[in-house]
Amino acid sequence: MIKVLIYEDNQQLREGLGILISGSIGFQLTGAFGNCAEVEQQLDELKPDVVLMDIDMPMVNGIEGLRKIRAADSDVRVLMLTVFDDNENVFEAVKAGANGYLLKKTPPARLLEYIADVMEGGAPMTSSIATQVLNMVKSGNNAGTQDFDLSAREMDVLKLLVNGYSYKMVAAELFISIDTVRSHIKNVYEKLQVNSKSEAVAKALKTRLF
Amino acid sequence: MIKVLIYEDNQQLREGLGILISGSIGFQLTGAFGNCAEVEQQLDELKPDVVLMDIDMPMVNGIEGLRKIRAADSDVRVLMLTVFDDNENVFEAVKAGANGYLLKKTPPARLLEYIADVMEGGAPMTSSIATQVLNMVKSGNNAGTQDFDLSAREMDVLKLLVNGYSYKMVAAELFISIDTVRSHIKNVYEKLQVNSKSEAVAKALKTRLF
DNA sequence: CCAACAATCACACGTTCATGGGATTTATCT
DNA sequence: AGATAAATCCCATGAACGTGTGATTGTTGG
Repeated sequence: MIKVLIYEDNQQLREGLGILISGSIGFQLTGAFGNCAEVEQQLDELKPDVVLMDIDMPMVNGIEGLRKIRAADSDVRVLMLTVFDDNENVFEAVKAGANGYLLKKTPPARLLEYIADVMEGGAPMTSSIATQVLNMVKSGNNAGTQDFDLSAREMDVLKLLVNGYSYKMVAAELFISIDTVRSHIKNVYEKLQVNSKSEAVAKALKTRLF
Repeated sequence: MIKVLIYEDNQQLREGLGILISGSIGFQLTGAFGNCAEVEQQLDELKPDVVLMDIDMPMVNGIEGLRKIRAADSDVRVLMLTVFDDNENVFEAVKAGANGYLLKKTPPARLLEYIADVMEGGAPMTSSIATQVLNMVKSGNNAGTQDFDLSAREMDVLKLLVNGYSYKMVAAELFISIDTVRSHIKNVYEKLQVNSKSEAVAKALKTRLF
């Protein structure tokens, strides 16, 4: 039994979706709202497996809603619904951690398949949207950095480490003693929560710190 | 009328696909081959709209075939077929310019839809594959992959290093002695042209080796 | 069959790193 | 003025790493 929560501002569509979900075996509707201003607590109370989220909603739009969900550290699966296969929204939604992205014109039977799909870890997409995602991959868009609150000097040191410098080389490069380098690095390790040079390098690169 | 060209080494599947295509209205089979050693001239002669390309083929594998197609500056649409939703292949295929990526277990009726889809500029993907593509976008994968010709074992070791393992931990994880780990790492360093763990980690991440 | 390579293990030496203690100076915020 | 944080430096110890020089086994391709 897959528990589904719906956010869709258009009343007719919301009810239509609701009926589709609750009327299908294997699916259960746990709620349907016209806006996602209170996603957090609704998630908490209703504990859905999958959220259907309309992108174009008043007050808090769907992508904001998605961000709130991910910020709440929920691992619920989120399927975005939209009328247009609009480039910017697709990009934003993917970055924000959407699990799938469907056009509203998706036929009901397909929609149910897709919901089941997303439950199993799939990422159903309307193919026109997949096209855009492929282009993103090919042309290399991205962002999403974390902030570890490193001081300027700590950054200097870390950058050099990432470029393969030893402590001694860092010291020479920055005209400071090797003990100062040690000191900075110790602090960096604490802030990044690592305890080796290579872990620090990996974390810096993975989170695109520079 | 959509003209389809098939590359599939398994004879049975090739014939099955051929019958499906030629027996469906709106579709026309222009050819079916067991290898794509001569894609260029076959494309030139047969002028298909869509190519179905198996990834796992002897001689010239599907991705190589795809590259040859793109190198020939053809704008034919290419749908990759594969048994596994294997990460590396998806990435390579996307980079090489595939228009879609399907699992072979896709039911025939769907396959036809997908072919029509790709004709209209869509990028049909099995959803398990779409998941991987989304991850690529999120983690910003892109161009510039180099090949350092690491052995499988060397890859294993390097992956663990990237994840912050010490030599000792790698040895424990792979059930080999720490000296063996050293040995592998020494070879990795030579191939990557580095001489420290953190440089190796940096290079692996920067060149998106995995 | 032989060459080449991959994977495994061993030992030894010196270097680099991680971490634990400190300390001083300067700038900023309250 | 006192607190806080950043940047600098010092010392000492043990663990981790880098490199050299081996050796054995199994697989693969010519």
